[in-house]
Amino acid sequence: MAARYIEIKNSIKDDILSGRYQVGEKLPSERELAPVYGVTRVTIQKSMHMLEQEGFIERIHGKGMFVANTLAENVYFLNDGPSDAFLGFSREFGSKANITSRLVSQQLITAPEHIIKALNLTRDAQVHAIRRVRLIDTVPVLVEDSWIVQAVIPVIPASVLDKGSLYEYIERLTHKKIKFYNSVIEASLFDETLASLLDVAVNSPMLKVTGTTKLDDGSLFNYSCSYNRADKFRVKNNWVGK
Amino acid sequence: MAARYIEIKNSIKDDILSGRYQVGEKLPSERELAPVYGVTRVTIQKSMHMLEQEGFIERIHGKGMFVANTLAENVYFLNDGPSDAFLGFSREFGSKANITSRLVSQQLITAPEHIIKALNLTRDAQVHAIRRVRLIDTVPVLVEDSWIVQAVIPVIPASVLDKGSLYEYIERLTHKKIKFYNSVIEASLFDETLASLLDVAVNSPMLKVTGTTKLDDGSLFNYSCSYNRADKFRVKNNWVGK
DNA sequence: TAGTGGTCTAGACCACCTG
DNA sequence: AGGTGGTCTAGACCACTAG
Repeated sequence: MAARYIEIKNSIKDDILSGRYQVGEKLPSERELAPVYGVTRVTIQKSMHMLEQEGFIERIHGKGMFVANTLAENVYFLNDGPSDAFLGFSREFGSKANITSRLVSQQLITAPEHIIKALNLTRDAQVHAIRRVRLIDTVPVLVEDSWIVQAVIPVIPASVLDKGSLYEYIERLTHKKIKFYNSVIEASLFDETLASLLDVAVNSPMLKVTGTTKLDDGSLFNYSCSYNRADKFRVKNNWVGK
Repeated sequence: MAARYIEIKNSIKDDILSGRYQVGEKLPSERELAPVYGVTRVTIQKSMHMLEQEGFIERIHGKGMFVANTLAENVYFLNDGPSDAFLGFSREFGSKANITSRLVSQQLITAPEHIIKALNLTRDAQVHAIRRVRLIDTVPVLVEDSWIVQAVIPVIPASVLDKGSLYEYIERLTHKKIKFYNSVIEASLFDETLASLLDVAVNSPMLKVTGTTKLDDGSLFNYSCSYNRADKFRVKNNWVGK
């Protein structure tokens, strides 16, 4: 049972995506929307601020709220999609494109130095080291490396890695929500290994996203690094001034 | 006069940056902080949610709020810094490094097709086309192209472009706040022209940020594109799950 | 002046975590 | 059980925009 303001946000987002509100159209005011949904203005405001941050509407003080003109191109936005956060590839794009995975390698290893540091592990901690290729409509678009702490997730079936969502598996297994994807975005180039996995030229541009994931009890359990084809992926920003 | 929750956010951020709160330390609870600042819990919550999104603290339901371990490296974060938004280079980094600018070119031209489209201009609109190189401690790190609508900003003194902050000039001139920097991040490669301006190798990796800027009355007035050395810049993300 | 979003209060109940 | 953050109410005043 999601919070009311999430439900309202999604309801209005659907109204926008389905065209019931046209681009540029003025939305009803907060004071009009509140009684429609049976909540107070503060709750409506929380919904609308989220919609603004997600880029669907624009709020202008003294004028009102307006449907933003959302750009539609032939690229994918890493932080777009139906969910409320950036929590993994399958979950983001599963609904709008035909996503498949190919498991490249899976090993249980002693955590390497940079993983120990990133996840605050002890020196002999064991981690699942996983490399997968993700494809959209049979076209390989990114490589994702994951290092998952074995103490938290004992086993990971290959079937999950080969087509399912790793994050959904983990949430089902632990009965906890995945909470953080505190990540860093940078640009780099594809080396020989990665380029061959994606069938692109060596030294072609890459959008690299690294980050850690926690369960909602605060336990760090995953460090991941995704190597995305720069011609396929962008990141949308909605840093709102003020 | 900033809003109270902004003041409180900055006050606590200062406490973190100055080390009065140690990394990992538990912060006072919302119910403790509220009377300290003479506000209600809702106001404290707004401050703390901002601090969370900016990556300074972590909130854990039922446990408390904790100072996040902020990574310090030899790179700059495009969305780091003291301000509340990503509103231009000078403003972000001016306080922590020696920033200079070099004006490469400035012309008043008829808006090219992609600018007309991005800014919803009429076909014969005039724009200032500006290219600047930015340097940190005399090292060139990025090229920024700006297209600014002449109807909104009639003249732009070369002195502003050569060392001042263009955005501050515009806010002073218009007596309005700059409101949106709705941007898109992608990876690309430096071509000959840009590489020579930054003294890097052709085809070295680039973090490209494009976006538009509005005044707070909603008027689009600027399209900009910055070409950032990938070895110098990252973008921090704080997509918080839930 | 009327309507809009922006901020804030005082209080309530819920969900979660720890002892 | 007691403390924490998460959500929500009902109402107020302010700042901004428009006719």
